[in-house]
Amino acid sequence: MADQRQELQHRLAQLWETLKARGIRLTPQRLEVLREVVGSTEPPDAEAVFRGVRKRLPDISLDTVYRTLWLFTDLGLVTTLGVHCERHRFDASMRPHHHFVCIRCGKAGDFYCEELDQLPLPDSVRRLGVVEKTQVEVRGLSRTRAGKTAPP
Amino acid sequence: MADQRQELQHRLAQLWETLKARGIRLTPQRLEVLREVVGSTEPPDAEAVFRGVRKRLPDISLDTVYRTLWLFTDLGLVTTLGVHCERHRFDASMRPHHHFVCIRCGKAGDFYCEELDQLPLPDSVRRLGVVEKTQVEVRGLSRTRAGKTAPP
DNA sequence: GTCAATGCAAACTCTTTGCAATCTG
DNA sequence: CAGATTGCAAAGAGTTTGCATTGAC
Repeated sequence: MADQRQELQHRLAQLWETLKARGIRLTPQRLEVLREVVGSTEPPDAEAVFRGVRKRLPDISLDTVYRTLWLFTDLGLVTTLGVHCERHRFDASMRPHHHFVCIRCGKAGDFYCEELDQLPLPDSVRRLGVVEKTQVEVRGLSRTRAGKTAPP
Repeated sequence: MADQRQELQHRLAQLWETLKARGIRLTPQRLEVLREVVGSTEPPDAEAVFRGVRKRLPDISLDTVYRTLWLFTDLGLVTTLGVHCERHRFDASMRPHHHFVCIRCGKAGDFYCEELDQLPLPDSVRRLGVVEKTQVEVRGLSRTRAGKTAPP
């Protein structure tokens, strides 16, 4: 308990140093957003971060939370969960399959691999819930994108 | 080439029968949306389906495409790609990790499993692009959700 | 003091909904 | 013919942006 708290403090301080080292201005908003994301037990959305931070910084605005989260994402301090999802994608493939998603253009493609269809899951998953389906998600640069310098 | 076309036709006919068997009304819009999703080489978003279908059915509206796609999803004829993403989720976890996402409430949690961190990927992936990161995505009913009957 | 960062409000995108007109079975 | 389905337009989420003000260095 106290251990975990200490560890969080430590990680926070470490990330804070990273920001400083990269010449990013250290504002109270950024500190609190960082604290909120690092301290969350499950990956929060912007609204959840906003609610959390507002307890300590009542005047923070939602758009600052967004800007800060994307800043941290760009810096590689946090990642976004799942497919970088601007919109829903629909898939009519019936065979068990897996996804490749381009980190640059968002294009997605299916691939098939029987070895990946039945992955052995750890017990920790069972603590989270009842498994219905397992898929592998690969992120990378799609073939048309790799080697090019500018986004679409 | 012709084979593939035949196969698509066959799957389409099969799905069409499924709809009929389940007492779903067969409208031209539904047929064309289905054709579009089944025929797509990569999982399309609603807008892409809309654009495709409109070539054949110039008067179809985007909201019908949405309604139809979600109908097919409910019927289990198509699936949605990635985390069922209503909003972005931010994750400050640095260790390689994997995701559990609840199909009912959308809540997501991380889990850790070293065996899953370095999955052997098939050659077919390399044809899609340059891999940067691989994660396993488990979908199911989260613990708080399992056993309950009604959505939130 | 300078320039980046913030808060506000308005804009924007994707998606859903209410409703009258239209089709399917 | 009855009721489901459609198209339209308008509303609704979530997210982004322009701009004057504030604050970090």
